[in-house]
Amino acid sequence: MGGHSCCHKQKLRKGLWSPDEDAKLVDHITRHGHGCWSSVPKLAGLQRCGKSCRLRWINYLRPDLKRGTFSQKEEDLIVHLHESLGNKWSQIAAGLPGRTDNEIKNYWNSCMKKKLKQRGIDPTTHSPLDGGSEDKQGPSPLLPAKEHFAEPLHDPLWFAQDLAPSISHASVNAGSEFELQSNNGGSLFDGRILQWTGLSPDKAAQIQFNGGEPEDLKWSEYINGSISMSASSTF
DNA sequence: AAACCGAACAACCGCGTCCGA
DNA sequence: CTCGGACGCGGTTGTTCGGTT
Repeated sequence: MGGHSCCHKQKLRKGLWSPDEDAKLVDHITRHGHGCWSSVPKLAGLQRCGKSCRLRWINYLRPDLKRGTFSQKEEDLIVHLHESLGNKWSQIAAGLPGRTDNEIKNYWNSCMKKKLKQRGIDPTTHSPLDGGSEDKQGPSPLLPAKEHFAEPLHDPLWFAQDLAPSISHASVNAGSEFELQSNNGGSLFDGRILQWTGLSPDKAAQIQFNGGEPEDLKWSEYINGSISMSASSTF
């Protein structure tokens, strides 16, 4: 009730945006940029408050938005980022170019929470639900047990496993910095360097991925816990 | 064909933070 | 140091749409 504090002075429109309003906002911003949001509605000829204009632009009208349904890779990334960041939607969105925090938040609340519950995972804590009776599939059998890791929330190989089909190679240098390269040549996680500690020295080289499988380190060994390591990142 | 219901999406609201006067 | 405006974030509500009865 009451609306935004910035809307008190005038009768301003609320609710869904019309195509005409969208066109005015896009035209103004593409010509002049948004500058000070509070002055945008007046300059663009809109009966809206600046806050509403900002939201509409960021979540819907920006030209770099991807839109459309989330891919499996994006879903996996959201799950892992949510596990480590919690409900920091803007930070999660920063890891998914073309997606907005609002879009991810909505998708999480309306869809992904349910999916995780069906897989027997608590969407808040990311730990197995009590009893685990509703779906015998449970968490993916491929996922390594959490207790194998000193810092499971940031484990790069755990990320890598879900994303494996899209990974061309991972590199680990002498300082245990870990980076994943995707098949399209880009660096996953916006080029952020991940720390991978506890890896035996002879593995501290470059791991080539072939069809989603690392060639010199078998996932099975890793998953079974015969290779022990801990990992953390510099997010 | 109409009513109902749930999922998905769009937008609003309140609050915290930042920054300049 | 304090105050107020602008901005950004996360939670919540409202609306639309498609499927089912």
